[in-house]
Amino acid sequence: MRSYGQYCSIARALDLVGDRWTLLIVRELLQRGPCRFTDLKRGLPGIATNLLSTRLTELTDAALVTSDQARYALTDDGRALEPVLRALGGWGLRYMADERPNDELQAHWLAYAAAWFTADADPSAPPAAIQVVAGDAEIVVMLGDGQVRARPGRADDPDLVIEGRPRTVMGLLTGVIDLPAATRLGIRLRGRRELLDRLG
Amino acid sequence: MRSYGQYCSIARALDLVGDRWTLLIVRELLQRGPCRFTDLKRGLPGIATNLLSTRLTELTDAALVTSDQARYALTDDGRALEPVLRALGGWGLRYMADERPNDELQAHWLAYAAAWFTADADPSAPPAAIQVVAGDAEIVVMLGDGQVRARPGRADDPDLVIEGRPRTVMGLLTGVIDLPAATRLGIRLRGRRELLDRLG
DNA sequence: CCGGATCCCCAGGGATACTG
DNA sequence: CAGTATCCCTGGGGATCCGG
Repeated sequence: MRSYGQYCSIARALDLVGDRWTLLIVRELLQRGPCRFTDLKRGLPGIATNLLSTRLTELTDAALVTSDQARYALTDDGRALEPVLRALGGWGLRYMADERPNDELQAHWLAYAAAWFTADADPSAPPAAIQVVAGDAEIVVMLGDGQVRARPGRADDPDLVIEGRPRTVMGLLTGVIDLPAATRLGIRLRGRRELLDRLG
Repeated sequence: MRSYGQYCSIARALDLVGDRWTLLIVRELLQRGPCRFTDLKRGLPGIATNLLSTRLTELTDAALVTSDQARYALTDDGRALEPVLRALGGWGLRYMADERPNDELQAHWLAYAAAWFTADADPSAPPAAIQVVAGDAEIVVMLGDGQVRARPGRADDPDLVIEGRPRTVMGLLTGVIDLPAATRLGIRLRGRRELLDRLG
């Protein structure tokens, strides 16, 4: 990328990660951990292979990514971008209620959203598991020790099951939509609904 | 900008503000408050006038900016990007020690850096003023009430004067460089040096 | 001088085919 | 699987022009 030529830390950050696709590649590496070219490509629907290749060498040259036998991983400087992605994703939540039927949804995106943008409002309460189903995307949200963890997949015996359309589920989880509204939008709950209040 | 087509709040955020120059325009509007086309252009050296014009209409269409009689201002959604710029600028600080002689420096960039990336470590101490001089850029940093404020310009009777090259001054202010190193790099101090410790 | 609009040119991005 | 190579096209950079 062409430098902005400004002695400003925002401009310098954008010199490094302001190119198209770059921050999304960092997102994938943050969520998945070290992974291969093809894994990245699958997690970035729409990217051209030459672009992914170019970006990875740029990120490697900038010392934000290392590659070892075709496995790419973030360096400490690269991992330090997490607060940036959190801030950006937190800001973007307000637009997740829009309908865009053609948008792709991958389960691990839903997982990081649940983990990053919710909190356990009752840290002393016993652990609990919530099964979330939004179309093809299924994740398990685990509450406990004041932490919210999430992973793609199914739980054996969840305390609560939330099922509905992606935007409704996302809105309910992140608090953008309240329960009555979510119900009107067709969400289905089975189990201990009070766990929703615990997701502060 | 072409949409990433992903149901992910980071991707949706980048759909809106991921284009070249867009976040820097938001930076200018955040720091300066409402201003005119020409003010923005001066604060964004290197931008083409047609691009600035295009970006402003895009931002207006996205309801992040309003324009009223040729004065542009952020909306609430636009102002909500401040944490994103803080995170990005905070991350970028680590690259500010690089020499890039051709980079432009404007005083208000130094001012927001001082205000955003430092803190008053001794909130109960009486107010104090630091005059910072880095090349042509002169700012006043004001400590008091646990806040750090900064503005371009000169102070009448500063408690401390810091003078040096931009990267040295920036590094010292933000704590990336310590005082002995800054001294070796030619920084000049006059007045109450202990105020530097107060900039936690 | 301010606030753009227009034009031309080139670099960067997108889609696909191909190779070790 | 892990990329390169190629072609095409859009979007950005830079200069100039124009109405108020």
